[in-house]
Amino acid sequence: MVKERVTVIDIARAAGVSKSTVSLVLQGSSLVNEATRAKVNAAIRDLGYVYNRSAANLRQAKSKIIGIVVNDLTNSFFAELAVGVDAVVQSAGFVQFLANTGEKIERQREVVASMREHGVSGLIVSPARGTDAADLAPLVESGIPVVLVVRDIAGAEVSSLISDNHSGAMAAVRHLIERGHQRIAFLGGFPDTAVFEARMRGYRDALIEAGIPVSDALVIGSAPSRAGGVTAVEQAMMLADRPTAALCFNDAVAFGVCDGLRARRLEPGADFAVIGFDDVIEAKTAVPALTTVSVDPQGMGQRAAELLLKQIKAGKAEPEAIVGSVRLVVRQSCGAQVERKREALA
Amino acid sequence: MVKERVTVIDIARAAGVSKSTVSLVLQGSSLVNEATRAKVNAAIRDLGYVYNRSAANLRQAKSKIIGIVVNDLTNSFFAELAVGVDAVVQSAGFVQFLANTGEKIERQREVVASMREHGVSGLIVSPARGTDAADLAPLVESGIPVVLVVRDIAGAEVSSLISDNHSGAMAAVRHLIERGHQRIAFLGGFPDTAVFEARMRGYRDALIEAGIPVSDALVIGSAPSRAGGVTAVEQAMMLADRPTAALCFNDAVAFGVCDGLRARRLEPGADFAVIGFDDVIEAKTAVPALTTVSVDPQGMGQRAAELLLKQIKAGKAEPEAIVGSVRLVVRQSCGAQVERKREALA
DNA sequence: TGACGGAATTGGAACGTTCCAATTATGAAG
DNA sequence: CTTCATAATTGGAACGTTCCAATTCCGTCA
Repeated sequence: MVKERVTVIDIARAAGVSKSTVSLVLQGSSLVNEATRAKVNAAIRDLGYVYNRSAANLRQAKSKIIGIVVNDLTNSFFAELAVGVDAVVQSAGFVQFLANTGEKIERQREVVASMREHGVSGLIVSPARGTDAADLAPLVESGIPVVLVVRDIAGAEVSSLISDNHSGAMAAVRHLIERGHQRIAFLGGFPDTAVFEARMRGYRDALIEAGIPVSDALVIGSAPSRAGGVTAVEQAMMLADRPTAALCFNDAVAFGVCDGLRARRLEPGADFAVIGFDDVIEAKTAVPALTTVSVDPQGMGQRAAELLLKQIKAGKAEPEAIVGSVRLVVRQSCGAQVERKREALA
Repeated sequence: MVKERVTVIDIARAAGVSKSTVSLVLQGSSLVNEATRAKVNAAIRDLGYVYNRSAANLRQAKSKIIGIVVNDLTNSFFAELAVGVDAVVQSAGFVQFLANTGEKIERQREVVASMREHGVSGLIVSPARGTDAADLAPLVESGIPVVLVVRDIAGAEVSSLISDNHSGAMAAVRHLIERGHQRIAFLGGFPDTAVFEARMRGYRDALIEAGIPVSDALVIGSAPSRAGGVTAVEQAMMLADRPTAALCFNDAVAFGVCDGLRARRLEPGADFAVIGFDDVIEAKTAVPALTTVSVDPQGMGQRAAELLLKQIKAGKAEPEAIVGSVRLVVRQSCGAQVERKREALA
């Protein structure tokens, strides 16, 4: 059962040419005669040849692998991000090496090291919570192109692609204010992250802009998950002066908030306005459909991949920091009655 | 910026030993003297050496990579499966190569080929819809260990790990019957898949066992997604003789069914009983908490990985077909009032 | 006929590791 | 002071590819 490995030399022998010619065929070179190419390809098929990338990498030192490291694969935001990356990476003839750190710095160190050992030619990283510039230093010094997504890291000399969290949050809160809300909460997320910080500042700035007093009691952190949303809204409803609306840290939290509201017999969208952040794929089909700040995770993955490929091609250009624009998608969960039918037909 | 590559020879020179000794240190051999080992390790740190796995693979022909191929990463069932695999694979010193096929056979062919080229020493595959034994033949003939998960493929000579879909579905439907339901629907899923087939047969067999007539009108396929669940339940509610309960193809569909019910002002759990399949992580925290047949995706990933590692170690044993047991987890969505508090505290 | 030039092909040296067989150092036993 | 076993180290060949420089082939032109 265990076959002898078929090499380029076996192919050469079978096709009656030299190994160099076979190599040329493998690389699709135009230098080789059509008839010869056909003979070689036939031999490749007949013998069941499998290209050995390790050998090739060894010689040419530029693999066709790009790595992507995410901090929480069970969060569908990151799964979609990975799918977006995969789409463009694939069509550029690269293959994707995906690893999940589960927010653990130590694990992140390991997977990044492992990817370097495998010779990835670029890396897309959504850093684990608490990653600092020093953690990334050995990686960036090695000169391999890196693109940070979702979370930027101060002082790291690499390109980054994050979304405009501040203005997205402002837009959402402005919308709630326009609809007459005054007691607006900010629910969910770990307060020690840059993303939380930016979204929360946007929330505050919108309140200040409208002359509404900001209250720390209305900012309630939690795990950035559905379960976290449930506990955050429970806590919010314990307050003496309850909020009537909330901007949530992300969509997962927002779904949890809806769940928590229902558990208290409050109907999200009717009795309490909720807005999410990210626009994951379920946001549109949930009932009520979730009003959310659209970050378009797949699109973000695509852009990150394009940026990385550009850098790989250019052989490391200046780091660029792109902040992707973001837009409020108004659906039902914030109390708007609009567009029900149009969305349903889409 | 672009550094010269540091090799084992540079280390050897710096530490005043031969490259063979460095290699021994790298492999943690007990043959090398403590003092020498320390010197070598110091040199490795100082020079910023990065191990080159391509070169190692070339020589020893057994990589530390295992591949995992899933058909839909945006479905959190598969994301969790991958996380489970990662956990055990990692602690065995392997690294995981994850690819998403998006249910496309052609793409699956490509990623499997690419993984072989990279010399993976084993493969866990959740096959794309419509994969048949012939698609897998070249892979299994190559002698590399393969474990099929979630979906089995008739005639493929490989190990598989699937869940007991038939008895899970029966248990769920029996439960609905015990609660007095007679008009029970089976909602969602693509009818041309083996998993659909098994779950649907379980559904029918439970009805037959109870002497309830089975009606084809009550079996309504759809995409196995949240959106699919919405459309399936809409269709079900158009029937002259409406169902009062449903077993859903999977949890995603079940969530969609809940959404669709609410859109018609029906409360899942109170006005209509719904049961899902899989027990994804959100099932517990959703409101109402989803009654579902627990498949434990992470656990499944772990077992698949253990099975694969065993085969890799053994150098390809007989294929085994494991069907994992499955249990009904009763929560709120099927109308049970039980255990509300206990789950909430957990 | 000989020289020329482009197209096609080729041999051999790399790439960075591992592994084998061989060598040298280190003590202990005679 | 030899002899031996054991521990530690080592040189060189191999792994399967790519790439360079060199070579052969073949038709065309003077």
